[in-house]
Amino acid sequence: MDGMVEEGGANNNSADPLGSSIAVTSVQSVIQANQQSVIQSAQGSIQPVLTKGNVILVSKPNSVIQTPQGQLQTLQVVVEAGSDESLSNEEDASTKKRRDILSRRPSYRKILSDLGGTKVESSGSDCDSNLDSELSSHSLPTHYQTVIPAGTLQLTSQGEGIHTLTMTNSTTAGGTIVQYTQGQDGEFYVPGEIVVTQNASIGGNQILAEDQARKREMRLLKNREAARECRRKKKEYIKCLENRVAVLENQNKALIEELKTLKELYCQTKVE
DNA sequence: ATTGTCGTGCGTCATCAACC
DNA sequence: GGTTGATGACGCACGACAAT
Repeated sequence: MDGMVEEGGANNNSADPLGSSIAVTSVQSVIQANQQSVIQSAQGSIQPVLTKGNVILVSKPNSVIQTPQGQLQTLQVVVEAGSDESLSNEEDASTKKRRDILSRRPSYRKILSDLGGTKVESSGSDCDSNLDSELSSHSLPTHYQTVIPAGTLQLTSQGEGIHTLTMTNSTTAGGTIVQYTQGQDGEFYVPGEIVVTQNASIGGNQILAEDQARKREMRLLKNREAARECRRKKKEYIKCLENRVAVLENQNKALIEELKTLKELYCQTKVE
């Protein structure tokens, strides 16, 4: 039974190193090649539904792999008989179905929490993002805020905390007044709606455009942050997998050695 | 010193699932 | 149905490194 059940995925698609298109949602064991483990379930031996390359698919959920060291490693398997196209060799699956499978892969946060291993923190210690602490430390309101680069606007102070920005540009002859509170890094956090004083030449379209631009800017900012966090979690996840591989490789070696010794012992006693 | 290659990180877009 | 967070994919920039 050579093969490897990949964590969070057991596909052979090298283009997807994280194993997105798989039926196994949460596999808490890595079976190394050449390891002669006994696979048992609570009801008896697991009946492999399919061995597809180095992928093992079993039909009984919550089956366990029992090693000679008595370690039980839980498999959570969601292969439904006859329902999963991963059981088919045909490549006629539609893009939609492919996406369905791909999207079923749980997030790194969930995978890691399922592993019971490294806890995924929202802001890692190695996070070099100023924006992380920026967003978290400022307790931003739920509505949008606009970050305006400092130095481009004229400002007048109206007392503590509250200031008035006067934006003078070609389209706003009368200027645009923005109320804001100044952040620590010279950035201006504009809460909620921008207070705009306008003359008659400014139509609602411009306000709409500004609002859309503001929303887009905010969306990009959040997505930038999300992408950064996602990459951090991905790296952590891969590191976790590599650690598990190393540990299990050692276990595998030890078991092979033990088996070898026992075989020799058995042969000796048989000769005598 | 210059150039080509490779690995890595980042920003953005598209898409999906979950939520309201 | 709109919003939001998560994530894959893509392109770009940059540094390291070897070859010339």
